[in-house]
Amino acid sequence: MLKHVLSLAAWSPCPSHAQIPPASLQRFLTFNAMRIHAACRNAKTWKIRWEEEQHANGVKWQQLEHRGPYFAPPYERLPRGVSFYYNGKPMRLSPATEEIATFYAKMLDHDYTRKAIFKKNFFCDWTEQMTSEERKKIKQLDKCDFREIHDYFVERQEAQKALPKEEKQKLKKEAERIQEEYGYCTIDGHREKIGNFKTEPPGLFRGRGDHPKMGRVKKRIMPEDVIINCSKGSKIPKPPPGHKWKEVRCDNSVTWLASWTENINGAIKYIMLNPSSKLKGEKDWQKYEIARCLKGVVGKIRAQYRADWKSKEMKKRQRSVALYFIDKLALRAGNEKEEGETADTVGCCSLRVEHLRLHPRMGGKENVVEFDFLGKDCIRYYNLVPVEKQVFKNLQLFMENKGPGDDLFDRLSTSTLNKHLQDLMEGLTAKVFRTYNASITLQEQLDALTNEDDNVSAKLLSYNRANRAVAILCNHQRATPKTFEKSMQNLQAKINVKRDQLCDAKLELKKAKADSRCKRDVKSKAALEKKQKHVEKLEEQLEKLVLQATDKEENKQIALGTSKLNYLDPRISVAWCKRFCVPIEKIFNKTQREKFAWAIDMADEDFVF
DNA sequence: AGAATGACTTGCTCCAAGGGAG
DNA sequence: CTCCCTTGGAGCAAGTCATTCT
Repeated sequence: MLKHVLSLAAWSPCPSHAQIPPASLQRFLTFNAMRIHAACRNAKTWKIRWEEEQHANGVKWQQLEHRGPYFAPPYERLPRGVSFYYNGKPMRLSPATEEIATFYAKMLDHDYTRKAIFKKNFFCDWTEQMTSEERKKIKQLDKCDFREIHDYFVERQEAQKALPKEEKQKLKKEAERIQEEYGYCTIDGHREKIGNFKTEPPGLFRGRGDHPKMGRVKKRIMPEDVIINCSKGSKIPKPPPGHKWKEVRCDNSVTWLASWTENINGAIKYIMLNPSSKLKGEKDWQKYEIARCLKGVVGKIRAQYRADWKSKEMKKRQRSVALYFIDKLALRAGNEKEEGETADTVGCCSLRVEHLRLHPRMGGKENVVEFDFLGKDCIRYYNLVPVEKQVFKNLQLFMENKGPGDDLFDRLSTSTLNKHLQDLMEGLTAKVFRTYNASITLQEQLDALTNEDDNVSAKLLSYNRANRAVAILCNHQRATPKTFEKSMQNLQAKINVKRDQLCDAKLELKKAKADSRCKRDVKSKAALEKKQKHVEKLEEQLEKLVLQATDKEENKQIALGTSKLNYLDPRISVAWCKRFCVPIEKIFNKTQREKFAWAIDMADEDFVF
């Protein structure tokens, strides 16, 4: 009860409360505001509440004050002894040309510098920045020798690592100071952490996969590029001496504090709040509430798209099959992309004929669809999926008279699909299916896999397995860590040692038993108990190690982080922890607990997604 | 209608800090 | 205490989707 009273007081607009509460209290209060909000759900729908409370006119905040971005340090020239060579001869470069040369030099060991497109783009952009004399001289990249510059940076990095303790302390202190000064803002009277308060440093653009723009020069961001967003009455951040902001505006319908346009794709980059902030937390919560709404209507929606598989309208048929994929396989929507501007990747709506193969019969199954395409971040999606007869027939129809490069769903776009979804349920879009299916899968898997009588380590393995099921569904992959084999061997070695120890301990226990039986005194009995305990402890440790090894092996190429952070309603995990007496720290680390503070505060053990 | 723009979420990789084993 | 390995978190690219422009 007291909690509620406190929270209301703290969130009242009274300016006397506008000082900063201690972080923990602040968090507590913040999320209690949402708990009250949650309690209102019964009276009015949550949807109506949002619109009334905070989204009226798209207003996200009343007051916002911050220090502006922290800029990347200016370029420092190379020492005289470190030189660039052209055609074997040392050459002193102009500052701008030299700076770009160092970007390339630093990457010499990387595979990127072996790719033709990377080299071509780099050389093209580099040449553009050169003085006319430099341009006349430097004609070919193969004649450029960056090795000395490269070695210089390697050495410098090593020197940095080898710095004495006090020096490192000093650097750390300085970083903390910067974080303290630039890393926080005040929003509606509350001090909140900023997510990314530094501008991106200049360098060479590295796309993922076969990106046509890899190697292009990312320009240095200057205050003159930056738009500041803050509230009218607040202290406007000062630009660095001698500089001006591009613009200072006051737009409280958006959540960013500063922005600039990046020169490679012309995209806008933003400085925004940390996930631990109230603003982000509420947004996250809303996302899961929409997904929970889908739970209520998904049966109906499924029935409808199945019916549409037989529609006379081609558009509807395509839409219904696409939606089936999005629902069943958790595919992304798949917006169109500008050709030649980005790597060639696809999602559901942008699938092409070449990305599927139809197998009427395969491996004892009928109507198997073989998917093979590059998805977001050029991660391969490969899956063999038996589908309903009608879907299979439709796919054959969609692929008729088309070349491999033609769109599978030529009558469908993400915007028409999303418009349709919006009609089925307010707030419904393609990506809600991913959130919904991920969260519901976690819940089902946890129910199926958790054994109440297990110890904590075994329960954790169950949790990770449930998490893994979701990651597999969402195709969240990772490169096998470079040290994987080695650390697996280490773990195995540890297990072997533990086994031997246990064996020895058991032997000793036997001896102690015999000894105690024969002597029947207090001392030998105590010794026996001690040995007994030792064996139990070792058994427990061994089991834990074996579980760890299993978990590690199963997780070799699967990334759990993305689903944990973005797709799984944290309240499911919180409830599971409470129900099975697993400390929340075992599931969520500090950062995750901060991000999910709302859920930790809100969910009790019988929360159901 | 559909292209362009803007805002915000999602996603993977890399690397240094720090924690545990020896 | 040192070393080594794991993990946290920074970094930033690349998606989604609504809105605005033409």
